[in-house]
Amino acid sequence: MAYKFFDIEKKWQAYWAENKTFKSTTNSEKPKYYVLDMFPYPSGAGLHVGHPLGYIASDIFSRYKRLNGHEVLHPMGYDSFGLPAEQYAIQTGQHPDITTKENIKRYREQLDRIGFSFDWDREIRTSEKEYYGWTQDIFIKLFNSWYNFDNCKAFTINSLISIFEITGSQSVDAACTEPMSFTAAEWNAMSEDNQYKVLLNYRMAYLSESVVNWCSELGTVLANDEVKNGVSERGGYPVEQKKMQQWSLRITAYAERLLSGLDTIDWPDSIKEIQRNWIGKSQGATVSFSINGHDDKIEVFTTRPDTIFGVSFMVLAPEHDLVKKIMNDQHRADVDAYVEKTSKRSERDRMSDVKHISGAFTGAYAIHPFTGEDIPIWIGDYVLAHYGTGAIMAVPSGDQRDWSFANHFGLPIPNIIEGADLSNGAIEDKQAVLTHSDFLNGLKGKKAIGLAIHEMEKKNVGTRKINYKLRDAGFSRQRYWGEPIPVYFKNDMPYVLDRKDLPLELPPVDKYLPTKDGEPPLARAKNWTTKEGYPLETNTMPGWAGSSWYYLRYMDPQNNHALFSKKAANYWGQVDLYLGGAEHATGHLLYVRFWTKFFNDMGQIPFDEPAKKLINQGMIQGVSKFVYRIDGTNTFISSNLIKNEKVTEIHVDVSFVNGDILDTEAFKNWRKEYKDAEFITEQDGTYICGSAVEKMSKSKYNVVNPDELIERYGADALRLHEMFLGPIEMHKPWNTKGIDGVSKFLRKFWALYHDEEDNLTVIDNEPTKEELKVLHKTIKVVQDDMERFSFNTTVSHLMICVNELGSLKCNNKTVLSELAILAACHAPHISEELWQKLGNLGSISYAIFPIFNPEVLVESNHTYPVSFNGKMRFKLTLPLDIDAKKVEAIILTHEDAQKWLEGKTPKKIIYVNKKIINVVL
RNA sequence: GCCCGGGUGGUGGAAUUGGUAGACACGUUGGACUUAAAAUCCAAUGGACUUUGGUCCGUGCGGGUUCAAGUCCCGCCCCGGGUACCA
Repeated sequence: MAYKFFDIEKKWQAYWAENKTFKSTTNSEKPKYYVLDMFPYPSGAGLHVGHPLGYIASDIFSRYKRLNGHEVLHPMGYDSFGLPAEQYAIQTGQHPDITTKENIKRYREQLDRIGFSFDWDREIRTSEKEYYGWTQDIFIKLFNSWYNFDNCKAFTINSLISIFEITGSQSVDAACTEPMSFTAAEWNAMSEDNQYKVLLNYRMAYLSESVVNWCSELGTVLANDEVKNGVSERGGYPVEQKKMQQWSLRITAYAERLLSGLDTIDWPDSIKEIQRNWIGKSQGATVSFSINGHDDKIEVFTTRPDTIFGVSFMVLAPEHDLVKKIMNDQHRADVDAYVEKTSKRSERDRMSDVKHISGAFTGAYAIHPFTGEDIPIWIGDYVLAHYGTGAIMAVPSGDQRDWSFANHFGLPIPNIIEGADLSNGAIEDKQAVLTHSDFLNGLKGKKAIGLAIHEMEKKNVGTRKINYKLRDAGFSRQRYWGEPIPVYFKNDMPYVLDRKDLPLELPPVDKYLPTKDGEPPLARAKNWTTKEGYPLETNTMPGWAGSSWYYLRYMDPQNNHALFSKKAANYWGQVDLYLGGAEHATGHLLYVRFWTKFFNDMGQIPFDEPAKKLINQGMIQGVSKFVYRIDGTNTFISSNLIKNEKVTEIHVDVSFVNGDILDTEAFKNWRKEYKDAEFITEQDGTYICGSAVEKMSKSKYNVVNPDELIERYGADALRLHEMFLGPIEMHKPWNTKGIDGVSKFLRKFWALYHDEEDNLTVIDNEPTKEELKVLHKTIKVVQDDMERFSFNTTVSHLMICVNELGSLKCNNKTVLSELAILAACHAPHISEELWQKLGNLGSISYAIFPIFNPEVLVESNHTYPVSFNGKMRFKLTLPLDIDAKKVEAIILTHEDAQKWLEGKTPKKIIYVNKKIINVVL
């Protein structure tokens, strides 16, 4: 008996490649299904067992959909622009394109060994000019469009020009950087240059002097989602705030649609929640306060306009523009010192020191819009410059931070909440009844807020307003290995290139570092200008540019005339199933939604969400192993024996460890310094290692390589095992030991079709009832498992089926053919081989998923438990052709009752609830 | 702090709508085959009692609803993730 996985897998992988078994076409009569994986960044380290987890799951589902008669689009490619290749280029001078291609080659080899059903004719690479030329084209489209809030849609910039020519800026609510106001006459009187300048304020891609996260170690700016805990996500380098001229994309215009769109898609709750928080919608009002003795007004945003009568002071952010204007000489020294102090503190310091209250009085007073009272204006670093208007009205009775500030500086805490005790803090409850609040007395909640805004609008001191935390997306990176931004400068003003000049190719440079003047690497390129001699933009696009539309390019990857054809977009439509990691929640998964909505506005695609369903596959963690060296010696002590010794914990390569027992010889040969290592072992002479679950990484020596497992157990075993580890969404530590179980299953599966001499034993006889029962039970559960993406239980159900058919000594061709199809999604190679051996021609991928026939099961009975008064139990059997869910009632005959109820007569017998029958005595 | 998840044997995990908790697998123990090992096969495997027929207790803790709760409700504890002065 021999199941030769090596030969079988090699044979079928070659067959699939040669016959292009998984090629998908747009000219199909079949219903379409689009299964997408987040494409990988091809890193130098290659794949470890964690990477293919999601690919295996998506492959299983793609195969399932094909067997169910769908035309399946299941592509793969590479997100090949990125930092590591550039860092490597800086160190070695090697062009990133070369290393990237090498890495891709290695990735492909590793992927091919697992037996995926990708349509490789559709492969894309974001760093190839055939692809990034179109990414640049999208940038031009963004530059040439604006967002109209009146109908919540983006339009081309020409339509805005027409509006300005006819009615000026007043009649239109356009998304912009700075609010502007001009009439049609004023617009028409402007010089062309001035008109161009004005338009820059409205474009979806715009240049602005903005505060950015600057990471000097990496030499580039970072997006908010690339900064974690005040340091860079990659490398963990410090990040500071810096003002720079930067390209940004006006994602804020889409804030509301990005939020409401979440209700229309089947994505994990956690991702939706993270995106909701990130967008950070809050409803309230802006209120403007006049300043005593100044013309300027202070605008504030508040979610609690109903607490307006509780305002006892104002607080401006230290960076607020008005601070310098309004402070009086008496307080100048204090204020300057405070502003100076806070500007020096890094974002990180400010974050780690939230409890410490600080601030300074400006000496100026605002005027309360209703009472006319003077309100002192303070500055404080708990008010953030970049949120809302950078100023607040402080209501110490209704906001804990305001309360603390008032308490600290001895400011008044007027009570506007009925029956409140404010001695320990504020009452942050919208449902609390208001008092000492003029027209709001006795009101609470929505009513109070509504009336407050109404009165403000009547007095022209405030208006309803919705605020978002979401900020525009920075789009400039001072890097080499990214898409050049297709822009040149004429008279210091940015112009986009003509489409016919795309792609704007990455130029060669002598070094991949910034110039001495701090210019990005592209500034090193010779003749980095247009033909006319205008200088080209030296920034490149961020990593997320290429990945924000790749799913569309897969639909029509070789198109030379457009991003993709309309026909392809109409046929393939949304991604039906998208698989990838949850770490992209606020990055890629937000940007790809943003661009999708933009394409929809431009009329290029008939949908405005990229993916109907998203599954986040969990991370496979590594199990690290440790040895313990007694300090100052070369002696290692077994982990159980450590008592008072001072030891150093050292990661040891997991391949030297079997269970917890160290192979001491292998360890000695690992490195020179361990050659003469001595061991303090257990009584039986073994050395026991410590262990911990950590992220899988080279530096922790806990990486398990899929290639080695495939060599030992085969690709089908690896696939089954990765699925069998647990639910796809869950994080789980890798455990190689369990692979024996699925390996055993594959041998049993093979043995079901063969005798001991490996002769095929299958015959075309009439299947027995028992055999059909086992088969159709399995069809049902496997189908249910697949539909709810429960790929781990599918493995169990296949195992049960093989065991049961084995004990029935089943050798029926029909039954075993259908079983091969059931197993073909998880273990495609062995299933193909068996399918072919049964005399079927061609690939199993063209077979049809078996159809469940409940009739087969009718003769058997379902058994249901019956309980009396929740105590006694017996089993009642119903024929399977009766759908137990539809049973309304079961009337027991007197004899039945007598028999089951040990002679007692029941008072009430009928109590039927779904499938379980209860009898009350 | 706030917002999401989650807590089931020695281990990974099943239990789809409230309906026989622990499927399936790993591990462990015992047995068969073998000169031996590996492989394979068989049996046992939540706990405690036990007259061997069963009985009782068991899904983080404490209550509740129900004939019936891992599943629903209330109050806690712990773990994971997100977020952090967002007005």
